[in-house]
Amino acid sequence: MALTRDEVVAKAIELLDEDGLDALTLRRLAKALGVSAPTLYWHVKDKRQLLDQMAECMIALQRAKEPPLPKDGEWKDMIAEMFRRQYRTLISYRDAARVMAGNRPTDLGLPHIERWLGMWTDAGFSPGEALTLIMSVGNYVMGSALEYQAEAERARLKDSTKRGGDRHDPPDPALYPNLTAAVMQRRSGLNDPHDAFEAGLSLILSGLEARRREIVERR
Amino acid sequence: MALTRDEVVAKAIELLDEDGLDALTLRRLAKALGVSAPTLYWHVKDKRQLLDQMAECMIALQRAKEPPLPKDGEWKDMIAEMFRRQYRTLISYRDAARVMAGNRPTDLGLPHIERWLGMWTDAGFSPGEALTLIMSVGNYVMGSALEYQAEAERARLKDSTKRGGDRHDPPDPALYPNLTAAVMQRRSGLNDPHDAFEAGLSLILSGLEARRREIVERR
DNA sequence: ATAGCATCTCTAACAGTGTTAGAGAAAGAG
DNA sequence: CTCTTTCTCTAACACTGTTAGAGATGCTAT
Repeated sequence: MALTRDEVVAKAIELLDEDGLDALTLRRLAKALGVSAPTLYWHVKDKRQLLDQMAECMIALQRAKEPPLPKDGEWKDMIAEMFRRQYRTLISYRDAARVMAGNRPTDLGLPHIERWLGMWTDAGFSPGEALTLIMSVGNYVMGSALEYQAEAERARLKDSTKRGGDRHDPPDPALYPNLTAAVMQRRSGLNDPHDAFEAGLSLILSGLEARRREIVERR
Repeated sequence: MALTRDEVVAKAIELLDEDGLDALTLRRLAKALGVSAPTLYWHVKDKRQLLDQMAECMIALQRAKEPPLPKDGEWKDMIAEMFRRQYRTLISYRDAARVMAGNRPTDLGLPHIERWLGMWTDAGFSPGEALTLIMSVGNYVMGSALEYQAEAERARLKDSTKRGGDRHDPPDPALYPNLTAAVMQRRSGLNDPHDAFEAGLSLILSGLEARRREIVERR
């Protein structure tokens, strides 16, 4: 039975999740499929295109996992949930954020964007401002996901070389009083790695709320 | 006269700015310096280390260009200005954001962070929350810079192949009413590419202001 | 001056990458 | 049973970062 492009993409995602993006090479992928490297070029034009397909597929898989949004929710909750889902998608597989960051914008997400814009206009935002803010906050989500996964990779590296040990040697309290206070304070809390994302998101949501109030009062 | 590491780094930055990160190869850099490729390995341990040095140097260069911050400013203005400077640094050279994103955190920025934390604690934030928010908003800045430069690269590519032409064919107004309205609306304004950054930033600042009010009222 | 030594640069090569050319199997259609 | 489309192969190219190890170069001390 012949190899399918979907199989190639699926195996690529599997390999990505196991060994990371840097280890995802065409020869390795071919070997994992029991096939020779140039064979992949019949199913896929480029490595870039393969990564695009992978991104698309990962988005679809993640979307299938999430329950449908309640249509009658409060606007703030819905928008927050949308951004959280976007974030979860970006970190749903190892190095997925890097894959999707390099992804050029496709026309495939248009229906999704259209629906999303609807939420914003229902909340009172103009389509133009909504689009700007969606992309802008999207940059926040992407940046957070990239940083989270970059940190995960760094941890993996340190973990494989020197077991245990020097995770961020504490700074000199005399030279850096604020910094030491900060890391002490953060170490006492359990410090979920997604705290930073939620902190920034609630900032943004609060700003969004203020902006909306400004809009609805001005008419 | 012998080659210096600083010369290597400087030339690398020059090459980066001219041809982009993907074209910055050790052999090319060596040729630009009139030297052979392995020679670079005497001055620099890795390519990764070279990129780190480049990042550090670009930060220093940009910092030298900016006037010193007024010490008695309003907290909100100062924090906003700091983030804008961070953003400007990230886009001060072609692909600089990508270089600095891959950069592992060095202990060299500690004094800078310490001073910055001072601004936040002066404004009323606790050191722990300040650090979290600095990193979180930092992710926003990085995401915005990455996206801006990625778009610039895409434009460069399209520009070199097909002169003029298809910049984002407008969507079908029947299928996507919100989207069409949005792009129409944004096309009428002059649409500075940094608008999105400023929009998101003002959102964040507004959220920051609300959060601060919450803090100072609770004592 | 000359020997020694650290500094700097070279050529040759390795293992790996994405990618192309073009020769062949496999399999369904007439 | 041939023809043609579909799929896979081997061989190779032009790159990449990186290492080994042989030479220049120039300062320093005898």
